[in-house]
Amino acid sequence: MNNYSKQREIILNVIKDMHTHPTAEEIYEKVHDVDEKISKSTVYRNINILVDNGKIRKISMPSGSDRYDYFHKIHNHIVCEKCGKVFDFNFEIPKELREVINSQLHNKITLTDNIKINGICNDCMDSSKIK
Amino acid sequence: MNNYSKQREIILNVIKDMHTHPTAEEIYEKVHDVDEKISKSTVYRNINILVDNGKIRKISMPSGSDRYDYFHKIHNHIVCEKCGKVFDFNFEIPKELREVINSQLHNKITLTDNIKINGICNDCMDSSKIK
DNA sequence: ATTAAATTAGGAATTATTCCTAATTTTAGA
DNA sequence: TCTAAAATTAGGAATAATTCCTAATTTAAT
Repeated sequence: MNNYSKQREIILNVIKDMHTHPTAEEIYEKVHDVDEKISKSTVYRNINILVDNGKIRKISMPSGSDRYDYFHKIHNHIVCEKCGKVFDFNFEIPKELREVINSQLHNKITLTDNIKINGICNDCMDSSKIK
Repeated sequence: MNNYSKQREIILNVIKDMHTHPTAEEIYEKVHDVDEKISKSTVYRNINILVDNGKIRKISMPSGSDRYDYFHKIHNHIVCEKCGKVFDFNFEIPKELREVINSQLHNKITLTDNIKINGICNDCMDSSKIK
């Protein structure tokens, strides 16, 4: 199979169990709890492999470390532009939007059902009002 | 007004004239052509200020440096997950999607009309077939 | 079993970005 | 216009996240 090292299996399972959109560092900490021999470079390397294999998704952040997410089911992310908090939402790109995009881009790209929408969360909205 | 330093004005104009989704480094290089006295820290600092002011947008990249874009008109981005190429497309979040999101998130976040959709561009798709 | 390929730990190196400081520029008010 | 306060700058040091390097080990394939 694809995950033939003990380390990779542990790393994948840790990510599978975390529902908090963890950073690589946070994943490393959990992995370390399971097996303290696993090095940080192994965690980073395997995270990248798992992203390439489509087992997990990377959420690029406007600032700070990127976050990762096990692909439990189709869902997408909304990220607060100010604090980076990540929210899940369920939405599949509808045919019409897919067609709009394909015609605008002359079919130059194949969508991967991975959408990130930005916003400003209520907490950040409130604190900017105070200023 | 908001842009009261000569440097910030030059930086904004440089970004305005670039239609290539440049990195901070690429912006710095152009700025340096205009005025070689402007330092890299000034470019980075002002890029962040311009993003905060909503004059330009940051496009968080899956790998490599983030990219920036002058906000000429409402548009959004599709990013190739493999090579990072950025494509523009014109699309405003339709009411229905906005409502779906708001109800799912219990109005916890205000959308900022800034969407990133991932995909795999034809070049990367072709080269992965060869493998 | 044997060999080749893949993976690992650990730490060094890299890269992008932010931070620091003293000097300069800009702004706002009298 | 003059002056004081606030904002900004250049330049380089510091930071933080991630990737790279290497020899040793593990896994896979025959």
